Amino acid sequence: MAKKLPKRSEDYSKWYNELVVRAGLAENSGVRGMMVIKPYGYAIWEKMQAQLDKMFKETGHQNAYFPLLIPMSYFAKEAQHVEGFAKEAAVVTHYRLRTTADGKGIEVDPAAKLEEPLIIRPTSETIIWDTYRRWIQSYRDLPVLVNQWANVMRWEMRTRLFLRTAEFLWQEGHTAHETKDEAVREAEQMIDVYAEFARDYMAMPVIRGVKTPTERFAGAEETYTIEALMQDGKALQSGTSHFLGQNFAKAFDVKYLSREGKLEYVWATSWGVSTRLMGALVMTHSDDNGLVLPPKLAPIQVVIIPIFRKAEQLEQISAKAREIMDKLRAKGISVKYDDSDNYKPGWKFNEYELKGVPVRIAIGPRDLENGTVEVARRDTLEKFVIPSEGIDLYVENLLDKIQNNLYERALAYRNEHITSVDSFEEFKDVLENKGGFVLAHWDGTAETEAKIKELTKATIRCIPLDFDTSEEGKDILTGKPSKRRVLFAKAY
RNA sequence: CGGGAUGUAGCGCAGUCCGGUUAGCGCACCACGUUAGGGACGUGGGGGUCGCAGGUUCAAAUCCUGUCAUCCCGACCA
Repeated sequence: MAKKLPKRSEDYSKWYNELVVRAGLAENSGVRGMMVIKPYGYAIWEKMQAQLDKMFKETGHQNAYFPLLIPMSYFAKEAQHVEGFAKEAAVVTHYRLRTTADGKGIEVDPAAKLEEPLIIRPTSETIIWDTYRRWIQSYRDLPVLVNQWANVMRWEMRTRLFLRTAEFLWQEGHTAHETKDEAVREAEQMIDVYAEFARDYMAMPVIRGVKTPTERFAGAEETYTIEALMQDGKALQSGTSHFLGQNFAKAFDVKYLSREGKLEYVWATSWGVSTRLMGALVMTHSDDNGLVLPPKLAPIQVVIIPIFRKAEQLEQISAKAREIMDKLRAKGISVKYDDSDNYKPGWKFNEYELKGVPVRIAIGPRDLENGTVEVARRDTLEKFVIPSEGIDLYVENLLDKIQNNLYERALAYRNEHITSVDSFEEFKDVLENKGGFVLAHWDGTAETEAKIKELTKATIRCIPLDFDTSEEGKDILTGKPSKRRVLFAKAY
């Protein structure tokens, strides 16, 4: 008798943690805040990677790989950048161990101290710009449109599976351009790519916007973000794209000979999404029975479960199942047939629901007699008895329906949780009792932003780009004039 | 970095206060049998340096000292 998941409505964190572990996505490794991504979780990440990679290439980018370790001095070159990452840097200081005097253990060999410590990359801007200096001589070398898939490390004090781990997987795009306009367009293009990916593949609605100066990436002149809303009413920053101006070009002396024959600094962008998207996926769609995966990212889209008593029955059912599998696979649908006999059908039903498989087909003796199968959809938990004749078309169509339904459902929830408020009382009330995004007037100062954060734990997620929020108003805290509403929320 | 907990079988825990046969339970695992349309049951079985190192004692999972690690709550962050 396996235990049920905790109820989502009772303790969202506990539900999330247990779901991630039990569905086979990931677990804590027992080493600091390091996470093990398990095969099933990694399979989902690989599907995300494949689609994102395709979209990057369609927008003209190429992949490359840069070193894991970065000399400490590189970080010192861009002042804001150091400040942003210094507090969470893992540092390599030695390159050798030796056995202890008593011969029982090992210790760091003090003789093997590095002259300059190396930093395990928290992000790769510095080493990449140091490299780009050598790559870029003239306007003919531009633009440089490179992405890398990598791991990075940020020594976070407190971690949560996928949402904040000390080491995480991500992609980071780093581009160099001739003009400011071109770089800004690139940063905007990539946030659009992320928004499109979230909508069309993750079935996750997001709000595009720009960050306030305090929430900006360390070293950026503008940070574009996509903000998603989780089921517990908290926001999750799901992807960012930065216009870096000429900050890194100047710090790393990356100049090119322009069309006019003058030496100019290049304009830069960087953009990234991480395994945090896995957490976003879980917290957008899942329910008390477990994970709910959008068909486009599900490693297994359809599972077939035989129901049988005797071996002869299993043979007949398996023949039928194979026929259906062949038809589904011919349509590019990934199918698993689970004819294992160590678990009963009821156990399997629960197990594949926990894993979020979008469609389940059950075939039993009754179905063989009637020429039918039982089809269950994960998103609504509805079951239908369907003639097995046109099952491939039915399932193909159903997968699309589920994909759309998940998006529509998440969108409806998200839209219900955007609230406009005009007073601080109302602001606090919505944050505490309803949750979600709050559109409110802000006087534009960092002081007010900090004060509101201190009082309510809510931060300005972004100044939205997807809808017009400009109107005259008064700051909810200070009463000072404001020209537009901004988007607040408590965030992960 | 401040506060609080916990380390006992693969996982989850009891036992520790008040020291005493062979360290126990649930799940998982193995074998056999019965079962199978929403998390089956029976019988038998395997698996432990009680985090680590010292100390007290006739006797330590239990008491003492030290140490290491992990988790939770804060501040910080994709």
